[in-house]
Amino acid sequence: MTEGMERGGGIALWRQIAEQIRTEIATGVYAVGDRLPPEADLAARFGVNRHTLRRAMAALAEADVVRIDQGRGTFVQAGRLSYPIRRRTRFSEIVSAQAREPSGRLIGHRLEVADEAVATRLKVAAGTPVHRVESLSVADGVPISLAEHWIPAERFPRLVEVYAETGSFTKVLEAHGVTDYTRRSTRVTARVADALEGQRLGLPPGSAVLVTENIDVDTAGTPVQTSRTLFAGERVELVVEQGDDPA
Amino acid sequence: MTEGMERGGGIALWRQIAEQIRTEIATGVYAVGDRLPPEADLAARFGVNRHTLRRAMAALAEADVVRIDQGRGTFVQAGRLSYPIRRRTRFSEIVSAQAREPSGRLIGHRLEVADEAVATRLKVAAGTPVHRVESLSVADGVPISLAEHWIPAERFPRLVEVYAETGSFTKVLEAHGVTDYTRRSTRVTARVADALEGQRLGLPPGSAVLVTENIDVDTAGTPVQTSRTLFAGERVELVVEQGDDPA
DNA sequence: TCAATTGGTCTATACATCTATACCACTGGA
DNA sequence: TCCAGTGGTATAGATGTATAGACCAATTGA
Repeated sequence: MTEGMERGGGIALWRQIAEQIRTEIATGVYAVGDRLPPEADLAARFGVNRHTLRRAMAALAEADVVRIDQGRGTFVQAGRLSYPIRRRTRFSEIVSAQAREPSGRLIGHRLEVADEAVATRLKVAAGTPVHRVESLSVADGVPISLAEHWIPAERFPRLVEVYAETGSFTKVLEAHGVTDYTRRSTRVTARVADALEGQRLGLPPGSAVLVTENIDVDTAGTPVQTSRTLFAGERVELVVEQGDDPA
Repeated sequence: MTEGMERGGGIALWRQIAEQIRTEIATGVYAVGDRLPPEADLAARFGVNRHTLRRAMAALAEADVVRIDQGRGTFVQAGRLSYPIRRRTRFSEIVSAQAREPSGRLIGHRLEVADEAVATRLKVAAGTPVHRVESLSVADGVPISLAEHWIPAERFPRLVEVYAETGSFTKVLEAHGVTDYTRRSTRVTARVADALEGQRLGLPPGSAVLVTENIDVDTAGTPVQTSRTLFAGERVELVVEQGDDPA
């Protein structure tokens, strides 16, 4: 075989090939919209039968990484980002799994006191100091979501500096001893973005956004953050997977 | 299935199970020397047939992660030998400190004249007679390293007989009045072992070895030996401790 | 010595993976 | 309109993976 595919090692060739192509897309060997080489060429390159290569392509198409057009070719897809709603939800993992490059940006931060709604969600007394953070999540340079987070200030004093360094909420929580967290609940609605929101998400006026409200809890069940997130409707689809504990 | 094994996903169950158990050993769920649960129990835990579980175990045994004893059980095998690179380096001390049984074996000896490279390292004139000794170091019966040593012949005439008696280079040097020696320098590279080297180290073809070149000096700073040592990559990790005089 | 426990081997079956070959369907351009 | 290039489908066989059940062999302790 032309490339370093491992046979009989317990990992199917089609999966190894799919991983390889995913990586090449993620690292820019093939850009969004590019046509991949014909199946026959790719099969020759990996030293496998065309059926095996097609199995790999089918997996990539299933994950919306590529789009297959009979007679035309196979193209790198830039379709809507599929955003699964699960108990374990990590923006960076979700984006990476779809062969795109995640990043995060802090837009604003203010220390305020929790109003009734936020306090209830965080299970603290109204008036408790909380961080209010606005952040923008980006995939391949395209804004995906705009979020407002509320986080108990006493428990996470170093929020701003860690987020600024890493661009990751997971890292912020880790830095304060929260090794794992899960989503307790998610509510989804939709509306039209206002001017400021549209501008931040890079959307034309009048664009629809998905609005989610959710609560993350640590392993002990204590809320660690609640947030309201706006997703650009034309770039994202939220996927609720049944069979997972809905909580 | 009792655990989160993925079926039909292109990764064989036996491989997923092997990975899982490997992780549990690495994270201390099972310690070195522990007996793993019986195959029937593990098969039940992972929700697979015992044959499948055994395939996973065979892979772990092949990689020396576990040792399988019929009638007794399956035991966590000793991890990689940690080989610190320090000024004072004594194979027997290092191995003993890790509760393993050291031994050494002389493979070959020849009296030859120093070529340019060896002469430079030993600070003698090119053409000076030197012992060239090949030795194998073993811990708990498992080959760890294969070394070529070059030693000035005039200063250490009784090298072969003393080494054959004691299996220790330290003793050889002592017998010639060198009460102490230290390492002056160590260079480390890596490559694939050739057939003979692999056979002597008991490694499968294509295995990686660490290659170190070093010089030992006596208390006066005079080189007493230089050597090139091959370590079995899968059985040893070299540890460079910072803060020590690197020389 | 015996019985329980543990790993080792064998046979048979089902399904997944991979190969080989052939032919069909769609697209775009000559 | 035709044809070269592309993906889509079908069939058959070889090999890898997983299951099921039965029985053998070594170890250990009663």
